[in-house]
Amino acid sequence: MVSDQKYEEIFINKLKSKRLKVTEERLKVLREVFSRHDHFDVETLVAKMLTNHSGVSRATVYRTIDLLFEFGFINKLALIEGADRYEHIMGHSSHEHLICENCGSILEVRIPEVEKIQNDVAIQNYFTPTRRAFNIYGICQKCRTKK
Amino acid sequence: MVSDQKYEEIFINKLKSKRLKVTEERLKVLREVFSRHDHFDVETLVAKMLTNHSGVSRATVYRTIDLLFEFGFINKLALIEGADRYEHIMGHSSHEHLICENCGSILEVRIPEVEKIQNDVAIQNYFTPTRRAFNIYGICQKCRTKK
DNA sequence: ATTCCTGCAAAGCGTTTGCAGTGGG
DNA sequence: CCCACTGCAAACGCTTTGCAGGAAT
Repeated sequence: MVSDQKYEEIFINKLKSKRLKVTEERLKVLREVFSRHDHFDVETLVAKMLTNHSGVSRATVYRTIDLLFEFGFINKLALIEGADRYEHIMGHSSHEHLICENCGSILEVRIPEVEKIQNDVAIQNYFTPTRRAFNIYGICQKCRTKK
Repeated sequence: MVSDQKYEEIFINKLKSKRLKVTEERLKVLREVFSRHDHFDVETLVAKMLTNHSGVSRATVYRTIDLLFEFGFINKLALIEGADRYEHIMGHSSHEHLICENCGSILEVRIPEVEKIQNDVAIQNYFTPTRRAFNIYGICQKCRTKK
């Protein structure tokens, strides 16, 4: 298992390799992020860093979070860009989505096992499910062949 | 398979049973939603209905979409409320989330089969996955027993 | 007659951006 | 010495809301 320290090193190397600057602000955001073990939103971080007198501004926190996400240091719990997206359910059995990060296209796929998995997991955790979202993000065939 | 017509009836009955009013505006939004077969956002609907001269306002479209979602006529592609939520990846193998719609708590669960499913589906669809989000929404044990 | 619904415009909230000054490479 | 980075505040995009008039029951 990789330690906190280690991540700081990796982060610094990543910045250097991209010719980005290693600033105290970026390191402070990194440390704050890795000190948390919950599913945080950016405003929570901002609030913490302001009361901390860490001297890191809202804008920098947002910019650094984007960076950490690009670098793969953090995950987003749900990653549809922009506005909420909907679909009607008429004649639509439940299904999963393949979402292209390049062109934004959405392919629907049906994975029958998922229903069972959802139910099994719910039972094991005393959870009553009402719905789910299973989205796989990546690059679609069209975008891959174009490059 | 249930037809368009049928959904209009079901919608009307649902409204009546909740003592909500059956208005032309609501029906227009319903029809517009069911006429689409893509993953739309609300502004797209609004734009369409304004150029249509359907006379339905932005506010009513948003309000009706909420209603349709509550009634289960439409799905949201990703349904985390409010701001984007993140988690760091330190010592965190990939995992799924059980999200309580009542108290907002998030439970992490590890479902090993999901990795394989993701890869199989990707291969079948010539898709190169980079990440995924598998969220199950419902009511957690605490909230269920409290009621 | 009552209540719910509507359109409008303003406000709300999370996030992004232009700018001028600052500091790391 | 450059160019990237920062803080600030204003702008942004999507969504919600208060209000006063209007329509459904």
